[in-house]
Amino acid sequence: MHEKERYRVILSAIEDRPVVTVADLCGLTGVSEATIRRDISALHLQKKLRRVRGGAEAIIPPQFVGLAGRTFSVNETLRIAEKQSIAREAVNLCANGDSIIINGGTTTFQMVHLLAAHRLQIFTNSFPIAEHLLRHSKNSIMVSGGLLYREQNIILSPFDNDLTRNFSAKRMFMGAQGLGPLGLMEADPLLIQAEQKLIGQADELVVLVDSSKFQKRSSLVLCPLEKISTVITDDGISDSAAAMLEAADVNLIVAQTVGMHEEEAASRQASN
Amino acid sequence: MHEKERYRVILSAIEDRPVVTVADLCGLTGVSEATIRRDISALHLQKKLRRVRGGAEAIIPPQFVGLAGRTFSVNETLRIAEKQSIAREAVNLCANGDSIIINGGTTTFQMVHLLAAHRLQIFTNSFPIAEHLLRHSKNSIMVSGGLLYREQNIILSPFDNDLTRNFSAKRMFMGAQGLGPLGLMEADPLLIQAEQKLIGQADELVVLVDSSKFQKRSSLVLCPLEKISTVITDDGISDSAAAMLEAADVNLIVAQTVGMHEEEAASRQASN
DNA sequence: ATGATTATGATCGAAAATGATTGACACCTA
DNA sequence: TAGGTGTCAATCATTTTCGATCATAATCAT
Repeated sequence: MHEKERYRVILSAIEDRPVVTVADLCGLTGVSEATIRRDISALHLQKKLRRVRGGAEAIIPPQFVGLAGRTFSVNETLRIAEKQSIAREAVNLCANGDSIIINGGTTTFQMVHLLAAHRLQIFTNSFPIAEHLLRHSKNSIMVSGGLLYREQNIILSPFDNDLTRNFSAKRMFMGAQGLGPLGLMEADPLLIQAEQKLIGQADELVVLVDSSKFQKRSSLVLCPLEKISTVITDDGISDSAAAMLEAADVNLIVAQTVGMHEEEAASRQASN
Repeated sequence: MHEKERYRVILSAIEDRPVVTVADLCGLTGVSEATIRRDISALHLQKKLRRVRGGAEAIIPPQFVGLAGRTFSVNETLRIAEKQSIAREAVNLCANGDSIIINGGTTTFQMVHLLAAHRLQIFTNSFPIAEHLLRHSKNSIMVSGGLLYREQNIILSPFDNDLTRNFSAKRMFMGAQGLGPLGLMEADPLLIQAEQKLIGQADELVVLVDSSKFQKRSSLVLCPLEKISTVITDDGISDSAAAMLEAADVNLIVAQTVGMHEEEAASRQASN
């Protein structure tokens, strides 16, 4: 077996198991232990895997710890004050007994703390949101079925016959990567798929985006502005962005960022 | 078992109870106490857990005991040694790459620690099982959609068109309230509904019951003995119960609860 | 075709991991 | 307090794994 072939085999084997032993790879490739060790060393230098005593293990960028998980924790601290203010306005739209849909995302995740005191019927495709609400609230929680994606922290069904179609809600809350004249924009195709399934199951679509999202573009358009009934953002929104929303007949709620000092606001403004 | 696998198993185990003893981890991993102590020391230095006298505890005790803890903890400490032995035999049936279904329950929940070192496709209707595996393993996790029932800790769909029908597995693992000549018995109608949906989606039905379950009766019969391909129980099983299973042509696996080191090492060797 | 370079396999000593043993120490109970 | 139990750290023997070296086979360039 050729060198490059072995590399493929090794990298493939590592995807199947948490760790592979040198002996395993010998049996798999039919070469000697010395060669396998050399291969592992080479792949280790290429950062394709991590070398451990006895074999090799797959590279896993950071150890995901905690509730929100890996991709969450990096984003979660970004613009947290704005997100909380926005989430507060969103929760204020809800009355006890309402049925709502909460799409997974770091902004919508901020809603869970405020929802602890409510009693709603909540449908979500976000595992962390469901988990948190199940523990810390008395809301009735429904989740969509499907595969749990660790990266995006959402549940996604590869089929079309999931429960999403059986749930009808008054409002759906969702975040986005960007918001521009073309509409709501998202970067991850998986998120697009998850969100498009949910849109249409609610009477109103409420979009939660901090004001920096109006400057951001993304490659994929999720839905046009006309589909959006309400946008909640923070008071850093520009006049032109507000005008754009008004032109599309979108209801706009501006959340006041409380307890934020001027310097912070200035620096945040400058960093965009 | 490899070093990294043990780390996974240990970190997985400390999530359930406030403290895990060295002896527990020995039984779980099949290695000596000295090695477990060394592992705990290493993980302690990595701040992955806190070392305490007699074993180890999670570094974040406060709210995380919530979900798996509350409703489970009353049952979970009951016959824990037997359940762990049974769960070990169950996991030994799984080879990397298999598709399996795990029905919610306290006995099946014990499988999660050992599954931390595996890489399977796992479908479950149990929220705690899904949560735990998502955190502590690299298995591919699918959940059924539906309402989250706090009492039983399961996800249950009121509709018939959920994803359950789209998943096909090699084996389904489930616990039960009782097991008698009439078949598998359960007390909770909600659990019955959840379990009946899953039965039939797997080639083999594997039932995990500790030996006390053969004396217990319950009001509702879930399925006849003929549907069961394998029963795993502990060595407290009576001859009459064993004869009953044999008469129904059910494969019986008896997990040894004492002196399990040699057999375990042998079976692990054989499974590779 | 020939020599050079590289890859592979085998061997052997070094290093590391593991398991068992021992004595010390803390904790509990009578 | 004395004795028993369980836990821990240190130590040593054994097994496993690693790295270095060398010989052979394969590949390449000229």
